[in-house]
Amino acid sequence: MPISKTKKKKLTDMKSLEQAAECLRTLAHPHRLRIVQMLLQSEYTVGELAEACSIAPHMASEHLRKMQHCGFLESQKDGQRRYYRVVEPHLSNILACIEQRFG
Amino acid sequence: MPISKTKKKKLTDMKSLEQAAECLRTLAHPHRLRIVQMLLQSEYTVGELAEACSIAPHMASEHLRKMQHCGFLESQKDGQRRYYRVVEPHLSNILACIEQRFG
DNA sequence: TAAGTATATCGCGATATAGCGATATAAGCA
DNA sequence: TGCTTATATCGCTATATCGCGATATACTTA
Repeated sequence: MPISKTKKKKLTDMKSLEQAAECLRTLAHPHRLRIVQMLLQSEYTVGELAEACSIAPHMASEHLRKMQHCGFLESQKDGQRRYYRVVEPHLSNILACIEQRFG
Repeated sequence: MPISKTKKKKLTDMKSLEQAAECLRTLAHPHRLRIVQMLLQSEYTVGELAEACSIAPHMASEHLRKMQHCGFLESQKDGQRRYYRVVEPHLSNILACIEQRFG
């Protein structure tokens, strides 16, 4: 069980709902879903993720930027390449739920 | 455990990813999240949900139409009123994941 | 230093979505 | 039959998002 700051609120206030909606919108894209799925297994570079999704590297970079912005991912440089990884601990559960429904 | 048609696929094909993304986009709205949350507890009319979200009834109706379209909800008439309810069995799990992260 | 590779950013046109007033439909009631 | 209430749809504007070519930055290697 991951650490929770408080005693599990109810997610009724608009601010939390807006935040949840924003993160869901970020996740709600076929290529980004695929990227998250891969990153839950291992770290990957921009180019590797781009190739797996059959998209241009600069598009993958953009998707990764968005997901980094909402706290899903972080990255670290290794020479020319940059490795991305999942840092949001709940992402694994959420993806599991989605896979259970759509997989 | 709900019935699954097949042996849990991997959600790697584009078609499934697109479908998952579309449903997530439908869910990714603060008022719709609130509505789903309420409907997981009980059935409600359009007007009740509109009031709970502080939005006009015709806006709630539109949100409900979208969620019905992607298979989350169904409705039944009772005189003038129409009661909506959740019919997608995985929605409960998905909301629980979201609440765990953002609540 | 110059050329090549990996990644990121910019700016644009196309498309999608949001929100809203106006209007429509349908049921209940005087 | 008219009047009211509940819900749904239409048409529009504003805003957001998408995908892409062009360009920029940073690192590597010759």
